[in-house]
Amino acid sequence: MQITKTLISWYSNNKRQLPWRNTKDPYYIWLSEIILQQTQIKQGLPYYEAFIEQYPTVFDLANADEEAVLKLWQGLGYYSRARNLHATAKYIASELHGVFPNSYSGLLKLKGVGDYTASAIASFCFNEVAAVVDGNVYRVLARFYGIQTPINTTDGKKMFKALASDIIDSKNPADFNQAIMEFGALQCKPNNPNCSVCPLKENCVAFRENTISLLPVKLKNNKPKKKYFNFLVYIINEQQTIIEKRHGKGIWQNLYQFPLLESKHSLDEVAFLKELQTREELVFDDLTLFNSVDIVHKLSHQHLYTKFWVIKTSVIPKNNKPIAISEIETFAVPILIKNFIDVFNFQSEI
DNA sequence: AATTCGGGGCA
DNA sequence: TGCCCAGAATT
Repeated sequence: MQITKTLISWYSNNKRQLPWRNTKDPYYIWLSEIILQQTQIKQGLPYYEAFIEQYPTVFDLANADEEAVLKLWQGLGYYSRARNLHATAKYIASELHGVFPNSYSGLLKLKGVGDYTASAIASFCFNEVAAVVDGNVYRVLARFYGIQTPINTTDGKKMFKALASDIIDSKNPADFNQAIMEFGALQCKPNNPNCSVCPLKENCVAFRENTISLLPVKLKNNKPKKKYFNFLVYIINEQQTIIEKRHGKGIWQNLYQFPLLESKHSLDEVAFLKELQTREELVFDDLTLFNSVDIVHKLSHQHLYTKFWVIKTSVIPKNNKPIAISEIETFAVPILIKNFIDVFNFQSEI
């Protein structure tokens, strides 16, 4: 297949030097692939460096506390990746004596490892002929073959997986998989791909039909829902505060936050106090709204309109265990909370 | 088959 | 704003 050879040739001349390209150790490849799920290399790279520094082997990761893993993951998002990463490390260390499965089907059984990641590890580490299909691959194939089937449908996923499996270099699956993804990231980019110097333009359907900007086709997702968060930032006796661990379903599972009062709309001070009193009997000395304008934290499926209420008191709220304010940065928190802590200077307030 | 999970970067 | 990113798990 011409596209196969062209991609591999292009890759040999254009590939970036990345740390996980200097190893075939499944631990490092797995770690990099989990970090890079739905994450650009520029964003994930410092986290990869931090993880291999902190946890050089799968046993080190397995022996860590989940809290420490989440703390190191803080800011990267999709925190189920971190929880599954840790759970899988423990499984590999204790049940498999530190040895990763060496096949696509074996890897696929691991928590947090789906079709893409199993294919990536199997090909990169064990030369298994398993085609990766990530966002880059969808784009390159949709354009080159002029495919209009939406990529986020069952039919689309099957079609692109079959197509990638069809053109993969069975003699060199590792380089081919790297090549088609790197080509999508650097050459066949989402915006302003440089088609004028593209080695595939002679046979690219989208280039010939001038539909590059229309491909790949993707069904639109729903608009994010608005939520209204009121965080209770206690300052107890000028030295302690309250944080709580998020349990159950939903975002930020197992991360910490200030006690949260969610409302149906943005609250002024009167309305906030009313809501607060229905929630608990509270004695406080001073109440201050940190941000008069809602901080809007935008996630894929929800927009969080957020207020931070600073409550100075000498009474510990019921059913809460205070922590020292000086210890607050040791906990894993959502970036929304971290940004507040960084800007809000506790020391100047007490 | 749809929805839910984060956060950053870009036009 | 809306879309994208080396996707996976849950509903």
